[in-house]
Amino acid sequence: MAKHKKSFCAEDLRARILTQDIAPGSDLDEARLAEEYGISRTPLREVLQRLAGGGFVRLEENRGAKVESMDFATMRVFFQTAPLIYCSVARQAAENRTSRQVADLKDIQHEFIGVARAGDAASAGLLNHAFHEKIGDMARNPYLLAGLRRMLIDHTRLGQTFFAPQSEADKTRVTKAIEQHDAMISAIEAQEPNLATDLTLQHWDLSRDQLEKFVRPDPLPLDVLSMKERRNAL
Amino acid sequence: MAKHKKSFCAEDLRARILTQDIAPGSDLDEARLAEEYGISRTPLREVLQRLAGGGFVRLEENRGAKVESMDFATMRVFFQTAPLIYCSVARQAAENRTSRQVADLKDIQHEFIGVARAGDAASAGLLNHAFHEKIGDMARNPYLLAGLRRMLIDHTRLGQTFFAPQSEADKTRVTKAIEQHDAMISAIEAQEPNLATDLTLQHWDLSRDQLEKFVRPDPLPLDVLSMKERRNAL
DNA sequence: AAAATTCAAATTGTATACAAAAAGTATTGG
DNA sequence: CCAATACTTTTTGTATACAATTTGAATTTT
Repeated sequence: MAKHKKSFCAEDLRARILTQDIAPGSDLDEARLAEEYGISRTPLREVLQRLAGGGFVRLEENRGAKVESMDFATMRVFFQTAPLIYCSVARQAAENRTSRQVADLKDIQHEFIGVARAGDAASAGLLNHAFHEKIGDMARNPYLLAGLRRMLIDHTRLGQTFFAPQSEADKTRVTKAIEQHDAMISAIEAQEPNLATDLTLQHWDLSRDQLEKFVRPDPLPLDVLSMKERRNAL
Repeated sequence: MAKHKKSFCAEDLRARILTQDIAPGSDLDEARLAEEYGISRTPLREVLQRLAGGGFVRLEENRGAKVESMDFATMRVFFQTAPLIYCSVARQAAENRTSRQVADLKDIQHEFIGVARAGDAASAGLLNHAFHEKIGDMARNPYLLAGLRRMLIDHTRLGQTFFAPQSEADKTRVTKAIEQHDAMISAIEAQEPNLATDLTLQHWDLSRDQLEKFVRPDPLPLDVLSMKERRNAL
């Protein structure tokens, strides 16, 4: 029973960090969380250590745990590195996948489609995460997988808005993402590394466009500032 | 004091794993280690959790910690992935390094040369590890760094023989490795990404040749088995 | 004798009490 | 009124006792 509560705690904290229910940079109070999850501080600390090992959390000597933050510098690196890691992983996934893993991936995609169509943004984000992590498993490359996992933490957190469509155009993008996942599954199942790589790159492009729009939104229309005010500002 | 003993424990276990003083696959007994390092089980477990987070150790539910093993499958992946990660990291290190970091790298290299020439294989392996990890820091890429760190664990363990030269040819290889490190430092300091990448690839080739010789040694001379015996063996 | 079961020992996981460190608050002196 | 210092409170780190699980041996059963 206690074992169950501990793994629930770990899973729950992970999900809350990925969905930004707990914001980047937040302090995590041991005593409060232990109380909240009904376990003592010892196992809670072990959960935090593991989350720290996975890059979800940062531990600082004598001053507790903080959710790993996302500064501008790392976001730049994120956009720079994502294609390399995602494509390398996809290629090897197509080469090395087992049929068992393909079945798992299809299950995840099935669930993903359900919640994404229903507009459950948090679940969609987490299942999208699971989808890409599963492809990481398939690649059977612990070195790339380590990098992929770090990348997915930031990607999922940044992309929280992606699956909460506002406009019709947003809904189209979600539909497109679903179709791309299906195509990726087919390529991986058919063991076509080149195709899997291409499709992954397209999928990344879609995600990147959306993310950049969020990170670097369209500038406000200039005329909200009258000429007078602009002159005064100088 | 206790804080000091804990970090010593963490550092020492890390070093013993990297030098194969503790062999891959070994069981780590909590009680024994806690006693050995003069700390209680609680902080020792935290050390193990962290080592697990870094990929040094694998924790299994209710059956303790084992040093991460190296099977044939991952070795294949290792040879496949190393050039990609090392070169990507080197390129970005050349682009992003600070002069402070270059100074640190030179210090490491200086120490490295000392112990390598003295034939202290364990220290040379650890300092070679530190050298490449420092280049990882310089790249300022947490995603690639995560993969690099995993890779270095296996590389350092596999390469334990590298810095324990037997023949004259081995000594030549160590000298060459030292020179390559110097050249890499220069390229990084001069912020020449292409050169840094080329030199890294050459450095990898040297290491790979040595590793492959160790993993797949020259076959024994056939004539140790007489013709009679070979006929009998059939 | 081989397999299964039960019991004992060892090992891992958790809770709690205590120690050490950091953060916050009040008090004192300028 | 501000600044510095001492004191209190809160939070983090460690040790230890206890609970739960696994491992290994001995006994029983087939």
